[in-house]
Amino acid sequence: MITSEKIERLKEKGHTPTIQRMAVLEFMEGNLSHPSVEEVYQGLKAKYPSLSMATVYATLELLRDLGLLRELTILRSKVCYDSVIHAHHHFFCKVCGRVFDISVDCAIPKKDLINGNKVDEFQAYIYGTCSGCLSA
Amino acid sequence: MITSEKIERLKEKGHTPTIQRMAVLEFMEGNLSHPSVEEVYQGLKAKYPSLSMATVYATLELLRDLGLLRELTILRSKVCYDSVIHAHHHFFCKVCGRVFDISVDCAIPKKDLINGNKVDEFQAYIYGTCSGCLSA
DNA sequence: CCAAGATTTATAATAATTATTGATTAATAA
DNA sequence: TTATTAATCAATAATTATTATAAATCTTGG
Repeated sequence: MITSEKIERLKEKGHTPTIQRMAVLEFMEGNLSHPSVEEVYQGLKAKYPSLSMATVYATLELLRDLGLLRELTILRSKVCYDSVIHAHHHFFCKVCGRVFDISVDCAIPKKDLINGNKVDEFQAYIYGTCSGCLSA
Repeated sequence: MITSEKIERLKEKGHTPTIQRMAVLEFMEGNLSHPSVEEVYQGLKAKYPSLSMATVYATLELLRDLGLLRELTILRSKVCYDSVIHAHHHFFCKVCGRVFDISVDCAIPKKDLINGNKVDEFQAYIYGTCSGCLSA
């Protein structure tokens, strides 16, 4: 989904496309580094000096609620975000600390029922050592 | 795995089976409620009044590192633990806030390589509404 | 333009986690 | 057993992440 479509989604749901929200969307667009709230804030404050952390928190949560971002709780005490919405999973390298996207077949259905429980979202986290750190 | 085997694992790795560690192990043994650090502490302080949160944190992390407990980061800003080690996944109900064990077939292998990355652990989190809350 | 409501900012408050340090306890060797 | 050393624990302080609040600012429809 490109940014303009995301702006439409915002408007549809009655949220104004403010400069701050556009900035966060643009920052996240195509960003594969799975930034934390702090990292989003740091990445934007040079261009938007008046931006506050509270706004970054609120914006990321709003975008998550609208389904425009995925929220990852891979790490203890540190949430991060992903702009890639389509089904994929995450690999966390215990050595370098990076989060990689990974494609793995998994039979768990999306938006369906499992044992009578309604599934909204599915996240698979794989913890280990990445190929780069293995060879180093 | 029964507690006596877990005690052996502790000793093998050079850690003393202290009263505090035994207390945490016993508390977690067969506990399917996925307690948080705070809940483990609250569950033990009546019997062990001198126990401190720092010890509970350290003990849970040690047991996790030894593979005797699983650490779940299902929730933003709240870690919880599971004494059930064998492969299974977790369902988090957004309505009642409870965490349920769930058995789902998933092709992701354990202790193996994926795309050249070494897999230590795999966690699948399913978010949604549980059957109980659906019918209510 | 003006009013109503939404949003942002700045800051304070809260909650979770981590670090530190001295005291206590356990393990080991004489 | 006792002395020595290392490991562990408890209490507290410090840090970090997150949430709440209230005033200022912006947006939008009339």
